[in-house]
Amino acid sequence: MVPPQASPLPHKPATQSVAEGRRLPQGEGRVSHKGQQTKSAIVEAALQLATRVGLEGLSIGVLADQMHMSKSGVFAHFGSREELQISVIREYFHQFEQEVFYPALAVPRGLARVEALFANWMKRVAIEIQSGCIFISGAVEFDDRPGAVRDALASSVKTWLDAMYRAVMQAKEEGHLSANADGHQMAFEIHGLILALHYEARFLNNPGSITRAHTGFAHILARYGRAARTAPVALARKKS
Amino acid sequence: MVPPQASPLPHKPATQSVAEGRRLPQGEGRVSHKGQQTKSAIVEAALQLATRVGLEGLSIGVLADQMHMSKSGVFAHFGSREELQISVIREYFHQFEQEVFYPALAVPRGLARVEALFANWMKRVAIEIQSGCIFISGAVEFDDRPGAVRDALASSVKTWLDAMYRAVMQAKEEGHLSANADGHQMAFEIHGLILALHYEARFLNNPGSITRAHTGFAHILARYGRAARTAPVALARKKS
DNA sequence: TGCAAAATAGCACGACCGTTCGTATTATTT
DNA sequence: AAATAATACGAACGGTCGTGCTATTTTGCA
Repeated sequence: MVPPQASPLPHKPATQSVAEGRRLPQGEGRVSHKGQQTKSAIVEAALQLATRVGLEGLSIGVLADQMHMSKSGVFAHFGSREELQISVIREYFHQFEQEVFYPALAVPRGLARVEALFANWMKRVAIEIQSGCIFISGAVEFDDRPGAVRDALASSVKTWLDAMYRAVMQAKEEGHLSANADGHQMAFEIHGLILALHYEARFLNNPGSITRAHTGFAHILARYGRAARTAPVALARKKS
Repeated sequence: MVPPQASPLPHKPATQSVAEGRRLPQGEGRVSHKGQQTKSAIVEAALQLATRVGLEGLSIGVLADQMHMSKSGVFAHFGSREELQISVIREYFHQFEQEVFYPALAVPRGLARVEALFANWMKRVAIEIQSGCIFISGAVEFDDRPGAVRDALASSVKTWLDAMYRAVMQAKEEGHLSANADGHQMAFEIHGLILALHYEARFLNNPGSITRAHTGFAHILARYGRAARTAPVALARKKS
């Protein structure tokens, strides 16, 4: 029904990403102010740092050294560590949108789009095996620490999982999936594959994890495919 | 083939768990020494703390307050924070063995044991939704921080995952699962379910996550069940 | 070119961290 | 009961952390 859409945290561009050398629209004023440039440069470095040490491990001092700035210089841009962390989350979500979400919108809705979402996701994860994913580490760090950071994190993740859910439901409407396929269940299982991939590849160094995630996805699609069948009850869970 | 077995870190009993009031074999000496009692009491409190704040968040000062002891008094039992963390991991693994692993050995090998392992696991996770699981939080905290803690963690997890793998392979031998079922793939998918459950129930507060994990497990069993079929290729992953 | 405003640096603070060390207090053994 | 070893304490050290101030520099615009 509703086309998938994202952006609960509107990315509030400190400025356009300087690193990518995007030229600023200098024709009509209101730009740059240079402070914004360094701010987004800081956020970029902070994100890169946070993917390795987590949002909790993110330290202003370390970040300042890395930026060749003073601690207070970095600090002034955010006013608090929390704001820095939230900025990092926004930036991460933004990248996620660009690399995973939007490209999949170019693919026709239905099964193809679901597959595109997963494929793009896997493409990112393949990189994150080296660097880490703050949606995963953040969930662990903030799972019982209420506050603005947790809220920003949860909202981002929910938005993304919901996008996957909607894509699945569209595939159902298009007749690409079984009429009684449970979209939430399916999204849950797919999410599990990504988490297992992170865990086993990044922490346990198990080779072949990427292949297993792909295979698992194929299994899920097969189960919920047009030729739907309910689970052979005999084998399914016994008493409870 | 080989019966599943665990214990890579032999739990080195500081003393028998005092909390459970187990009387000590005082007939022939070599026991108690009172220091060991408090040590295991500390470990117990530390574990409880670590499940909430993580192994990294574990602080000797906080722990000391909670034990009504001085920092140095607590510290002396371990000699280093690292050793404290490792002791916690050992204790956690020990509990895992007792609650999940050993009871499943009482069930006849084959599909029943696989189901028992999963059921016991789920029983624990239901509790951990409130408190947290250090095998999950630890993986995130130490995924690129080499050292003894990471090693202890990884070894524990691998032992457990391997036990699940062996149980699956036995079920295959018993003819309870399809002859071409991939045990590693199956363990991977099951692991994913547990991880998704933790993530969605504990962090996102999604209700119904427990049911979804159970359903997912039924799906996996159905797929690898005796009436094996390979995935309908048309639906499976497209190009790569 | 000059001037206000924005950006950065410098410094100090209080809090917490793991760890060390000398000493006092208990337990256990002789 | 005395001797000895095991435990626990308290204070202190060096370090890092986030944050608050006040100067100084840099920047953008009239």
